[in-house]
Amino acid sequence: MTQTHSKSDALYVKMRHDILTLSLAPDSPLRLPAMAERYGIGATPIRECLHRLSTEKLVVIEHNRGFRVSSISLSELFDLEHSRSAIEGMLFQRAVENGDDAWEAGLIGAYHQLSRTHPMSVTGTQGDIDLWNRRHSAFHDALIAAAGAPWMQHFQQQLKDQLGRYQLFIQNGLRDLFESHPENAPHVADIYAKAMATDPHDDLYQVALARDVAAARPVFEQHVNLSIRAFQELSALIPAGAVVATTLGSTSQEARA
Amino acid sequence: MTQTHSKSDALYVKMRHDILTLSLAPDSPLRLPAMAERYGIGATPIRECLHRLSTEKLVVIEHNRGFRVSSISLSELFDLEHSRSAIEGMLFQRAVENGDDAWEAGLIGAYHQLSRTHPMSVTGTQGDIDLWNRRHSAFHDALIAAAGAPWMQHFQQQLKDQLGRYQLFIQNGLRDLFESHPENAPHVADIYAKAMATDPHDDLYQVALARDVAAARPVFEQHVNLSIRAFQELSALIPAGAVVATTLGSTSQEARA
DNA sequence: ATTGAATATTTCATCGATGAAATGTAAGTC
DNA sequence: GACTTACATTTCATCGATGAAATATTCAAT
Repeated sequence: MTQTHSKSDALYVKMRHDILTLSLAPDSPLRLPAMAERYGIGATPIRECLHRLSTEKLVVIEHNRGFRVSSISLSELFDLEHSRSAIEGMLFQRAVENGDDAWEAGLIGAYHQLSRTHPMSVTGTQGDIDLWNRRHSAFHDALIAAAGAPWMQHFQQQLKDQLGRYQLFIQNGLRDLFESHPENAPHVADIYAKAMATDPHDDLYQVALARDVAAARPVFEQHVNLSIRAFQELSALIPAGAVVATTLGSTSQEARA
Repeated sequence: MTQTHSKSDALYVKMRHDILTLSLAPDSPLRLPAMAERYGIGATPIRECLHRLSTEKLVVIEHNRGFRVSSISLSELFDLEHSRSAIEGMLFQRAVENGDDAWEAGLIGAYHQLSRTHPMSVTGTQGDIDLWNRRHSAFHDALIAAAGAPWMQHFQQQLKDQLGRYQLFIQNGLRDLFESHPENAPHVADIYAKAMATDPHDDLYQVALARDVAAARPVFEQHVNLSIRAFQELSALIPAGAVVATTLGSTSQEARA
């Protein structure tokens, strides 16, 4: 009973989660015996699961050489952000157009929770960061909940998941950097915090409740541009482009080490 | 040598093609023994392949009840068209912005081929229809070839493939209808032909070569709206909504018969 | 000591087999 | 004759085994 998921479905969810939370690091090889061991199941279901994830671009297959977690790159980060800007912006506009009372209610609740959460800071505890990530994600979900358009929602979900992986990766990278080079901390933290502050979300919230259809898309795109610009600053202003370059550029080498 | 594809990859391509060309009909069950027989391979690779296709929404999995080809519906058709309008429109705009000489050259070639192809008519021979479908597809690919944005291109490709299946299905349905109810033929053919004529593609072509960035998106969306309106007319004007309803609505029943 | 060839080991891709779940069929009861 | 129950068949999900490909290791020769 209550067992609508197969064991194989549970595996899929778990493994996907492990990739998105970096428990399985980018670019790391996924050997069948090791995976079978890790998840306590045979190699056949593991294989099927990996094939599923490969069509989501979370895993790559090399013939006769097995599977590995998809690597990450700065260029893909920007591509993902730009795509999200376009797709989520369009969904936001449609939600503002079509949203009903239930949508408004959900949005008000999500906003309330986000605004009462300590503004995101990379110097916070892991628990604080996770909480903020969750509520931030919930707020964005609430924004577009009334948009309909199942296929666009599907794409948006994929982008959001992919970007979540990058965001975690960057948060971890920054935290590591603070330990090794504390002198950069204030400036970097400032850039990051500015993009993640409450104010920009405030703008979205106002547009949504005012039902300002015309403003929806531009304001949303402006919101995403804030993140994009923050990443650009991080990769440009830091000595030798250390932060993002180290964090993102040299993944392949590091993973092998 | 020359064998960069695994046997499993070839299987994936073949099976995907069979679904998109309706050789495997919507909603029809995909039994492992039958599939293994059909493709001359064991059940294990078949399974892996079906899992891949399931994350593309071309196949659905029911636990302990196997796999089947995804069904089609009128509402999904409209959802796909609207999504395509948004995504491909945005890519078109970016291509007009960024396109270089090679892009222009490819576009000119594709347009030339399309314009010399007999305008699409459901009453044509199968060869004519296939040729037009191919060139039409190539023209649209050429339009957005210079847009960059890999993730958006990826999504666009998925939408295009899904819509190709619907288009084939509708073409087949209309042809069947002509045989059973010839009196509807002229009107229906007219609606369909209008949406698929050369003129609307002419507009896109002009905008592209004139590098009219501002016009790109609206003109493209207008272009897709033509198709959408054609389908709406077909489903509304025909007695008892026969065409599209018969064609799309009752798939499940037919497939079982 | 480094290179290169031969060998051993690992890991993959595919297969066939097995138990479990679901479906279809036949018999027996009211 | 319709409905339930028991049985047989089909089909799935998972496993372990096998041959092939790739990687790692050994050892000899320069």
